[in-house]
Amino acid sequence: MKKVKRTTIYDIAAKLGITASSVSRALNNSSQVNEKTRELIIKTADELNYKRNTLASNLRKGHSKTIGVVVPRINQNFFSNVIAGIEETTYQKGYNLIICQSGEVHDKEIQCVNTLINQHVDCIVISVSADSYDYQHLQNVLDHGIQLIQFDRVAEELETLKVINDNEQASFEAVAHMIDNGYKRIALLEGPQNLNIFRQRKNGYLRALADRKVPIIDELIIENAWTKELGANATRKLLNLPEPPDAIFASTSDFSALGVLEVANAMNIKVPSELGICGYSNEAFTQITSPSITTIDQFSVYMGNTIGNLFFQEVANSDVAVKPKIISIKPELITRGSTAKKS
Amino acid sequence: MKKVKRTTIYDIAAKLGITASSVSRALNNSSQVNEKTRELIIKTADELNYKRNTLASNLRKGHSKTIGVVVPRINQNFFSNVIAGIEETTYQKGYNLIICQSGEVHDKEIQCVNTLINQHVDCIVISVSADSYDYQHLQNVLDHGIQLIQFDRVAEELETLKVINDNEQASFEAVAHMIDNGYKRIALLEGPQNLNIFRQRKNGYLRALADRKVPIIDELIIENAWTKELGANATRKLLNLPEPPDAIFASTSDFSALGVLEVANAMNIKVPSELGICGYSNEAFTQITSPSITTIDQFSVYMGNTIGNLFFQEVANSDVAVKPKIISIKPELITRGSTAKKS
DNA sequence: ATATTTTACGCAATCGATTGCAATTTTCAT
DNA sequence: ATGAAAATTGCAATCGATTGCGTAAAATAT
Repeated sequence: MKKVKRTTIYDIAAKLGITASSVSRALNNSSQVNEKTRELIIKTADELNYKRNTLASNLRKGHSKTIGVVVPRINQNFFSNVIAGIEETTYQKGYNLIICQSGEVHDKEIQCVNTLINQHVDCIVISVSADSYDYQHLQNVLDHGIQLIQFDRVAEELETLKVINDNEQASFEAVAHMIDNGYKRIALLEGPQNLNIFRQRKNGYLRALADRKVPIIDELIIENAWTKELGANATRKLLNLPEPPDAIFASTSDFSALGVLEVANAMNIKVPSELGICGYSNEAFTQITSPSITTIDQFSVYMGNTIGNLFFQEVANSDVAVKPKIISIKPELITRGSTAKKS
Repeated sequence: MKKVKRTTIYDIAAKLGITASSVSRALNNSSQVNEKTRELIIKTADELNYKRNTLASNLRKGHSKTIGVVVPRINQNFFSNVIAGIEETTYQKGYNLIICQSGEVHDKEIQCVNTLINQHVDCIVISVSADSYDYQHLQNVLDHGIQLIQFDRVAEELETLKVINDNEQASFEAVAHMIDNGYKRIALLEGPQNLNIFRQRKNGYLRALADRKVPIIDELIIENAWTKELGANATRKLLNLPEPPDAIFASTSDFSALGVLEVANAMNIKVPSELGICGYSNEAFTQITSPSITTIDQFSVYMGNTIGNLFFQEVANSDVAVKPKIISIKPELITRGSTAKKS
């Protein structure tokens, strides 16, 4: 691109025969500049199509008015909703978002975080990748005096600001609901247990069974059935058991639940009468399958808003050291056709 | 957050009794530094947990290694995919993405663009909002010497880099396919005609009718049936016509097509035998409805990659003025159950 | 050993905006 | 009209990294 010399406050100052100081003050609504000269300055700034150089301004001011966001995948429904929510609340306060995706890879996540530190972002918002094993890089963020807000998938041992869903309770309610609807052998498709969210969902499942005095059967708990394909595989395995389950809680995702449904259909097993299904996330498609799929809504956009607000709240009293705080959002069980054993 | 004095190249220089110049050069792999001192510098930089201040660096260098992206909604499938695609290809070259959403509002779009200009981004990637009526703000981007890449929804009159889908051809193929499958009265749900993409889709529809010698019937063309609800409304109206259509091409989106399907089901009209349906975008849910919905895949992630590559290609020969260039990606018709009138 | 290149490093200006302090001008009270 | 207070504006340093130019030191040639 051809190089264009952009107009600076010096250009404006020169044209008016004053100093850059005044121009800067005028443009920043400082009270120590005469109203007439301010108007003049603003007018010429406009004429010259002046645009403030945020880089220079931020360098001088020592912050960037920028928030870095690191998620496994931008184009995953939950995350894109959270990001949209963050953008909503931060944009109106003049903050910008720099987005990176870790692709679920630990090393890339570290790279992303370092890039953001270099960029002097004021805050890093992160949901850790599935294969993250240590959190040195997050500690490093804190050491650089940068706000750190973890959400959804969090490193629990790290004392930071966190915005999470109450996965345990949501799972409890989902499983309790299935039991109350008459299902007796409920299988669990679980996700990678190094992620807190999947541990919590499993705990909710176990607690519901215990609470309703339903025995825990190990062979009904399938590890790592994360995607639609893995969910389908797990389902085939489960339904071919001597004593197959009469319900499956796909705690990993709705995609997994969809895999379950498709296998059930293929095997000609009636849903919900012979097999109950519950997913997780309230993806758009869950309400248009037949039967529609019971699932759990995470209020993802709202979660994003919450993250944004939390940031501003903490920035406000920024002189004191931030004390770790956890905001837990209660997800909602959406009961639909797939778990309606008894009407 | 407590203020942390971050280590600078001066700190490193001071500790080693040399100048910042050498530190800078060492850290930038300049050949004019002794190999031993370079190692020493890198070692101490590491010890002091030094992170380059990108703001300062960029200010000096006159660019930001940052690309701004403006889309109507981040959490809309198509856009989040494109963004993911852009991130994929730009991240590995050390570029960061600043994301803004216009929310389909012209004024917000202008604000976003201005913010990005202030940020000194090296490029702005944009898909204009539905209610954009003039493009002064985009011209302004060019005037500031910033690369501008429009994608999908573009202002045609502006001569910039563009990455688009061949909507006309895709629509042509979709409608031709329906005609060839035996549908005779094909309705069109069209989107806001100020957006090029919807104009093109309409043109494809018209061309297919002409090509197959099917008469154009005005009352079968419904304006602004963009969402699921609007699609449903339009469908009710269409199906209550004295001579109702036997197929509906929801050129606006798959959501609209879903609205069509639901109304048809509610009115007990058989799809595809009594009514054919075709959507647009290949949303995930289209393959799990019953019947599954014929639609058009836009290769959105690939589109993002293309945008990224285009940027680098143009940055490479950056001294010459960029000449406008249009890259057109051919979408693919995905034929499914909803248009299978004749087997 | 001396002259000539190379190599390595320092000096100081620069990118553009901000801001504490000083200097000047204006305003106002007496 | 005069001194003091208040309002404006200017000066110059600063944020942290980069880089052209100059010089000292080391390497090589004669």
